Amino acid sequence: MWPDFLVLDFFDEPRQAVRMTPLTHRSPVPIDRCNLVKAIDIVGDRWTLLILRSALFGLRRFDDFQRELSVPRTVLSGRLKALTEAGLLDKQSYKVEGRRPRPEYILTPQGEALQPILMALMQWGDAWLGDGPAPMNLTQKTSRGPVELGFVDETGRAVGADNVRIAIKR
Amino acid sequence: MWPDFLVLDFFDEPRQAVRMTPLTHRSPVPIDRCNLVKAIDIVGDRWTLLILRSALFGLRRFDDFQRELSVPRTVLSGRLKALTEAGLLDKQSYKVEGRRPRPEYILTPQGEALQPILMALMQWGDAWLGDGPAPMNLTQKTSRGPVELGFVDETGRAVGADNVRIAIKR
DNA sequence: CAGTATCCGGTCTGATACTG
DNA sequence: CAGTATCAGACCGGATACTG
Repeated sequence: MWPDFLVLDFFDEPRQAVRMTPLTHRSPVPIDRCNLVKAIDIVGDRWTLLILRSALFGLRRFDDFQRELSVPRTVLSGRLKALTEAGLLDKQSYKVEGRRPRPEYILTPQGEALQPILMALMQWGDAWLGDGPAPMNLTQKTSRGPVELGFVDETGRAVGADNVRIAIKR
Repeated sequence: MWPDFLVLDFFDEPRQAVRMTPLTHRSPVPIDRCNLVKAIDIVGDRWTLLILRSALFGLRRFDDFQRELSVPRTVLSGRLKALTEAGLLDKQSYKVEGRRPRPEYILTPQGEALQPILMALMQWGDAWLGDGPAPMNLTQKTSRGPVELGFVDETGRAVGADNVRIAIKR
């Protein structure tokens, strides 16, 4: 599929009590060509992530973000602008009749595509940071059974992290 | 399963050209009880995420992180300490015979559990930020087919984001 | 409402140097 | 190697005020 590539396993079997990630002195992909690094440059910021969380929960308006997050207005203004320029939010106008139009910030498909990632981070928080039962659970609409984030193959079947391999183009 | 809960859908059907996340003025879970917020407080930082990326790729030593990331040594020192205290890294010693022991920072299970999340963020970057083909692909060890992150139900089958519902304990 | 303007004290950053 | 020390400057948080 990729004619010339380097293969790398994240986790070797069997796993040990001491973690077994093989020691290396540099990452297989240089930082300036890594799209994970570019993603971190956009969303790797506390306020940005909190704003995206609220946006995924349906918040759209400046003062709603400001009230919920207690973020300084100057900071909020800057982050919304950055997220809009990066293409994760779209600044639109809503018009209630009789009043002048107001702006609102709507997630673009690019922004919505972060939803599984933030939900996975929430589940990570539930598992490792939570005290007591998780305040929120993900379920399937149809079956009502629990749902989690995981790796999936082409056929729609779950794949364990131990069975995932990284192929790097050279 | 949860006796008294509020149900909320992320995405309604049918989807429109204009995004359809329903407007709300506050998130269903208050910020001070949300484990996603706690997770963001730990990993929602540029240098922290970059360090975790390198750690997942097998880096363990102070100067390796410093060289790869060009992070100021004071900052690196602080972040490694914070990550260790938060339980994502474990500071251990390695001893090459004849030399004195050196510290290294190894991912704990809690830190390794972030792997799918960072890989998903990489795929998001590949999809929305990348120029040219992705430098790295995730494949299944056995079948060699492509793998991505998604919702999975109890039986190990993929579930579309449209079919996921949030249940909030009250 | 949805911002921009301003100010101020504090932390973070980045650069450089120094030490066991 | 693996840090700590130091320092100037940027950025942040919080408050307050002002505007369309």
